[in-house]
Amino acid sequence: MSDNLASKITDSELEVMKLLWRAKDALPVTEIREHLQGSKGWEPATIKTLISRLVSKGVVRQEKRNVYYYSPVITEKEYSSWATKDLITRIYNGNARDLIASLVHSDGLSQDDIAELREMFKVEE
Amino acid sequence: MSDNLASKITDSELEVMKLLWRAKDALPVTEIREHLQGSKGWEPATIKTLISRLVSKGVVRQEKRNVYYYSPVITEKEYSSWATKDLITRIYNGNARDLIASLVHSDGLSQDDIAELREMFKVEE
DNA sequence: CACTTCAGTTGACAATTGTAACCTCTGCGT
DNA sequence: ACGCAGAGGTTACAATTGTCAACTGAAGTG
Repeated sequence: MSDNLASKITDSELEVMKLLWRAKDALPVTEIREHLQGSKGWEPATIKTLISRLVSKGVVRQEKRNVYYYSPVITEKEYSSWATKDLITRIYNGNARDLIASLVHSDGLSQDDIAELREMFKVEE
Repeated sequence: MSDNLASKITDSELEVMKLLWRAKDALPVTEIREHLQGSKGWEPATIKTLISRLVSKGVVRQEKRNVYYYSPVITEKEYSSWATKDLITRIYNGNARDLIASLVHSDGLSQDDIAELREMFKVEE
C-alpha cells in the first residue's frame, strides 16, 4: 500500500473503514449509516461525505448494484501494518525494536501479554 | 501526559521536539533555526510559529535569559509511549499484543530484531 | 402515476495544520 | 550612543479534516 493512500485515512474515515472491514460483504450506505449513526452520532450527510472521501482516496471501492455497495480495497492488516511502520518511522527512528522495548517497559502490556509474547517468540522464527 | 497535550503535537512540531530532545540543555531560537533550516528547509518564521505553538500547547517551556531558551516539558519516552498507546487504541482495539503480532508477521522486523526480541523476552518479567 | 424517501453529488463552514511575511523592540558591535 | 540583525509577537493564507445541509434523481408504495 503506497504512502499516499493510507496516510490519508483520517480518524473519522477510519471508523468507516473499521465497519467495512468487519463486514464480510460489501455494504450499501443504508447499512453503514445504521451502524455509525448510533455509535458515532453522525448525520447521514457526514457519513456520506466520509464514504466519498474514502472512495476518492482509492481505499474503498464502490460496486454498482441497485444501489452502490462499498467494500475496502485495502485490508485491515495492510492498513494496521502500514500505520505501525509509519509510527516506527516517525517516532522510533525506524527501529521496530525500540517500539517493542518501549511497550515492554511502560505499562502497556499486562503480565499475561508478556507471557503470550514470550510464547510467540519461541515459535516464531 | 494527558491526551490533550500530546495528541496535539503535529508532524512539523514533532521535528522541533526531536531537536529539543536531542539537545542536552535548553536552546535559543538561533540554534533551533540552525538545525532545522537546513534539514527541513523551513523559513525562520515557520520555525518560530512551530515553537510558539508548542509553547501554547504546554509541551515546551520557555525560559528567559537574554533571549528565550526552549526545552521540552515532556520527555521523548513519555511522548513515544503515549503515541504508541494511542496507536494501539485506535488501530488495534486496545490490544498491544496484536500490534506486536502484526510486526512479527509483517516484514517490519529483521531476523536480528527477532533474535534480540527473543532475548528481551527471556529477561523481561 | 404522484409521492415519499433516500442515495449520490455539490457546496459549505469552522477548526487545525503547514508555511510564512511583517512589525516592533532590544542587545551587540563599533 | 546608534544602527542593525535578529528575537518575539501578530497576522495571514491555503490545504486538510470534521461535520453537515441542500439539491437532484431514481426506486418503491399506494
